[in-house]
Amino acid sequence: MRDTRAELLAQAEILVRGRGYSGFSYGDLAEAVSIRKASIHHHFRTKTDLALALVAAYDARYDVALAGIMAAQPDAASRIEAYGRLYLTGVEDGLGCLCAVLAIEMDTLPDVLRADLARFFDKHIAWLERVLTEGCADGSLRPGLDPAATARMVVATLEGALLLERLLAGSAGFRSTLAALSDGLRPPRIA
Amino acid sequence: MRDTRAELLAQAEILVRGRGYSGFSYGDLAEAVSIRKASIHHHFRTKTDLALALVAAYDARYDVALAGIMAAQPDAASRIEAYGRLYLTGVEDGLGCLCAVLAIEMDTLPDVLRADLARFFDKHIAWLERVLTEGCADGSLRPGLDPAATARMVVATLEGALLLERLLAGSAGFRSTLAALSDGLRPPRIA
DNA sequence: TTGTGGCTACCATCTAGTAGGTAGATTTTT
DNA sequence: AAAAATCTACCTACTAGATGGTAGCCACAA
Repeated sequence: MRDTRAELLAQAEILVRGRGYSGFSYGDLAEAVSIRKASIHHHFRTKTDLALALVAAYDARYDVALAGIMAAQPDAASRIEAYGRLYLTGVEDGLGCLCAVLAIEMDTLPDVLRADLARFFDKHIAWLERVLTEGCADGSLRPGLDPAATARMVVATLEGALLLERLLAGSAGFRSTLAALSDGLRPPRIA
Repeated sequence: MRDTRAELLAQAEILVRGRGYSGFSYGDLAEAVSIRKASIHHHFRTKTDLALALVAAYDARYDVALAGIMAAQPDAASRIEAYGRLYLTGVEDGLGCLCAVLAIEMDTLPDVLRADLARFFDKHIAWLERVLTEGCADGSLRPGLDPAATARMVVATLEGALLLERLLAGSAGFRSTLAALSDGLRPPRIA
């Protein structure tokens, strides 16, 4: 038995991340999943409902990933790098960040959706702020670094790099940015 | 005598930067400029023609701005900061970067347009790389920093910050990211 | 027998784009 | 200088196709 709802979410995510929210239609999605356009409405009454479900699923996946990083990585510096690598699959698959794509079209989005997007990013920033604060304390990151500001900067850099390198140099470009980012966070070498 | 073509470009830019490329229509634009939809086709035969003109005008404005920074700012560190401040008006006006918006919808864009976008970003990266190389030499930036990688990172950070802070904390958030970015580029304090 | 998950057929509205016309300015020809 | 031709910038009216969404029907499983 196939899980149509899950397939719809998976294909819709690919479509949105590649073409933007207004850039994909129920028609496209129907074709991708091989059911009729009207049948999609059975699973997601409106396009907004679909978008909300998309963000919720995406957000949940990130929750798992962030918890995994906390468990697998010992220190702040490697946690930040592991966080950065999360974005890498997007570049490799030629897909932007779902929430970045939606954020771009902000002005056309319903308020609920916009609020969910803000929550998504705020959560990442808060997580990074905690990691960065630890990193300053344990010496794996440059002391005197502002955790709140740097957390915002890290998310911005990775979102920006995904956006850019999908268009430009692909994963090589992304890795290069990731290296430059880590460089700026490391404690200064006493050479 | 009013310059309808210029008004079309100005209003179209606002629409695209706020709602995405597929998110705005000739109908919207016609209303914004108070002429009939069909009349727009007189100035821009197709939507792609309009997008190309939009990018060309945007790119030209940045050329002027970059030249201005070279003339007005004495050292690399202040040039980078001035470059960062260029993005600030976007945050303040609640408008994303035109080329970032278009890049998000990459998969739907005609090849010509995609090539123009790549050229836009490559130009910025090349400019920054030059400035960064100078900065390493004259000591206003952290020595040993990789100019090519850092240039990509700077553009990524600013594009990402514009995207994020338009949704989140506005210009305060953006300034905070800008400060964290500069911090990472500065030579280490010998406290 | 009730709910699930599809379907066909439809709807109003919007989409980019076309056809063809008009009023006025500019340019060319006489 | 007058007349003719052309160009500019807009218009109304239209097209074909896409858009999100609705109504109602059917098969099947619990």
